[in-house]
Amino acid sequence: MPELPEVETSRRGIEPHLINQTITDIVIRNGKLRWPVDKVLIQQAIGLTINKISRRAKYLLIELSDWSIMVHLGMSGSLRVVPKDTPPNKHDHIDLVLWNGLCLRYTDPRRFGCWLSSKQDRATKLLNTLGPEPLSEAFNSDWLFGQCKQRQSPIKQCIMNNQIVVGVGNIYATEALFLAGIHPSRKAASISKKRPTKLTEVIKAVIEKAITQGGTTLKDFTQADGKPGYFKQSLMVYGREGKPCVTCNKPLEKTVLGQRATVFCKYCQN
DNA sequence: AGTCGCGCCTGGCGGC
DNA sequence: TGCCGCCAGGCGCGAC
Repeated sequence: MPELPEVETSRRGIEPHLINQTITDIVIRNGKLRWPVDKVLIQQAIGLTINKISRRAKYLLIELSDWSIMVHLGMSGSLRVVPKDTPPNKHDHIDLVLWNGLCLRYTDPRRFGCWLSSKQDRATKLLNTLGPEPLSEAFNSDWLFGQCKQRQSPIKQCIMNNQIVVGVGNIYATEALFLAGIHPSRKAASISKKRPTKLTEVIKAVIEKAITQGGTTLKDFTQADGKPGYFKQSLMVYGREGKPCVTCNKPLEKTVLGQRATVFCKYCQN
């Protein structure tokens, strides 16, 4: 489900309830996630206090004094803060129970997400291979052009590549390419020098706007308070194949790139 | 080193 | 109503 704006929306929603709270229990109902949850390592957080909730790429970091719990929401995961006695539903796999009577509840029907301890080698390896944050200075047109100029793959694959820029998934990649007027199948190496400027601008803009609107709810994404995100109404192309282009009114087309649905306007994007 | 395609899962939807 | 195939917001990994 979540791309960076949805993860950031979750972070902002849960942090006020969690900060400075002591963890009194961690209930793992189903630890068969993307990687098996290391119960022993994760439950070492019981009795510790949460200093802050931060985010790197699409990972949420529940920061304790010496280490963190690293949570990824995968395709269908979400986090909500509920009273600790709320009966769990079928896909509520993990509860982080807090001293204040609330609990952070992790729901993930498809179980593509993960809960790792920052002490696990896998966790450090995952974090170490990430490229720049899209909203950071480090992600700029020089960087993007440098990354593109040798690559034969379609530009869409590049902006979805975590080593080039993190957090841009299928929705926002599709939207950004429309806004930049670049055809998603265009070979990255054929991008002329000034187009990365436009592309970095629109990636930043689309991510920022989606964050202010609480992310995109397609099906079941909810903010921490259970409300949907409102960016869906701003989508220009994603999920609109066959419908008129908002610019030229001709029908939008669909193709598949890297096994992901890709919608574009063949007249406005080249 | 870059690129490709697989597979991890469940659920919802459209077609028959 | 029921079954079946297809599709879905991610992403690491092994194979070339």
